[in-house]
Amino acid sequence: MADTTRDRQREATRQRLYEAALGIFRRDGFRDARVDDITLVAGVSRTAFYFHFPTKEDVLSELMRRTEQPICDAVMALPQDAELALVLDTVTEWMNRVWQDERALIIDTMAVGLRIEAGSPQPNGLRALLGNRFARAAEGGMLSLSQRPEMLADLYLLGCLSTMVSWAQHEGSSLIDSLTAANRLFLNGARKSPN
Amino acid sequence: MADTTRDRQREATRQRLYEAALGIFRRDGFRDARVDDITLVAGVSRTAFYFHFPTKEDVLSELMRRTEQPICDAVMALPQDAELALVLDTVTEWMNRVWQDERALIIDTMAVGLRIEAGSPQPNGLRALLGNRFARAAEGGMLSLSQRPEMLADLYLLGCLSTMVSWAQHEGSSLIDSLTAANRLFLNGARKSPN
DNA sequence: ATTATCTATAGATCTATAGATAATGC
DNA sequence: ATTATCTATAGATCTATAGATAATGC
Repeated sequence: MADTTRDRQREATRQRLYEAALGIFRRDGFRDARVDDITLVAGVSRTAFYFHFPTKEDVLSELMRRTEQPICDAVMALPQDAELALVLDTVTEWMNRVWQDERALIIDTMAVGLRIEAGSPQPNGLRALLGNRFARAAEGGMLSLSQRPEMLADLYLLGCLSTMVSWAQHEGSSLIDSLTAANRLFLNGARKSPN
Repeated sequence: MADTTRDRQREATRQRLYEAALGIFRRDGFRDARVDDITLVAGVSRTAFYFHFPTKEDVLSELMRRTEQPICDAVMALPQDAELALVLDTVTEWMNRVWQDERALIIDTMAVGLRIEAGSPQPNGLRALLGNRFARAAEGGMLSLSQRPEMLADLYLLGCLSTMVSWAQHEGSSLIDSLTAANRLFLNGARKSPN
């Protein structure tokens, strides 16, 4: 399990392919991107791509995972009893940071994300983290749990996804404003109402 | 523009291809579906498929449009001053009707829908219809318009989409219950609050 | 010697387009 | 005669896999 020459070589190649692929995706669009162009940039043979990534979609799947990581870290850094509003604002602040300059890849990444997460939900991903936070907030009486907490987490995260997709097509508005508005709408809607 | 023999022939072929494609998608999954298998079932040559549908995705795009139509009709049948809650319940009732028995195709259809609608929003589609309803509700003081009405319509519809995707993976619960819960959450969140 | 990483190659599948056929409109 | 629909074919791109090379562990 040591970090051998071979390990470093493999990761270096993989990283080159990863970056080359994102570059070609940005240039040609995900759909029209050719694996030949990717491997040309990365300086490896065509089939080396498939050794590292079963399909083009797996590159976006990795982008999804990589961008999710700092968000998970930020949420985990919050105290367990943090206000739910703070948790959600933290999530959106990081989403904004990660995605605001990646407009061209948002829709395809989200579309791929739909399928990937659908197939194999990450046990320690953002969904699970938020599910826990929602469950705690419900215990504390801050949240009306009309659905199972994991499903509410899905609804919230896919709502963020929706907001980003919607933002990606409507020019003009800033992403963080849209995400914040979606947060308020969600919190307002999910909050335990007085009546 | 008469309904000529040629027109009927073309539409018949197109319809056979459409149904054959959905059948193969259900059997093999969208991704692994082969055009050869589709045209074999439809009884036409391989390239006839591409004459009618530029890509496999266009079949799902058509499914999206076809399923949207009855929902639009149902909404348009409501009086202009109908309660927003009634409008949204009508939407979800029809979504449930259309999609509850099509679980296998939901995620891919929605993923395609993301890209299609992103590219060319339908002027008379559900988005536009709901945008109008939201704008009217805001005029009537029933809705707090934190965002432009079209964007709110996006957020709502993509929320429905999210709910269906989430439902498609969590076995057990009924679709209409999930959609109704999402409706309440949205309405509760978007309603003009007393404070 | 064995294994992991990458390359070369063959076959499968898709995409672009030239061509055939039959319906259409003049 | 012209055009729309569909077929046949060629070339592009992807996918599966056999093989080469060099690092690894014994």
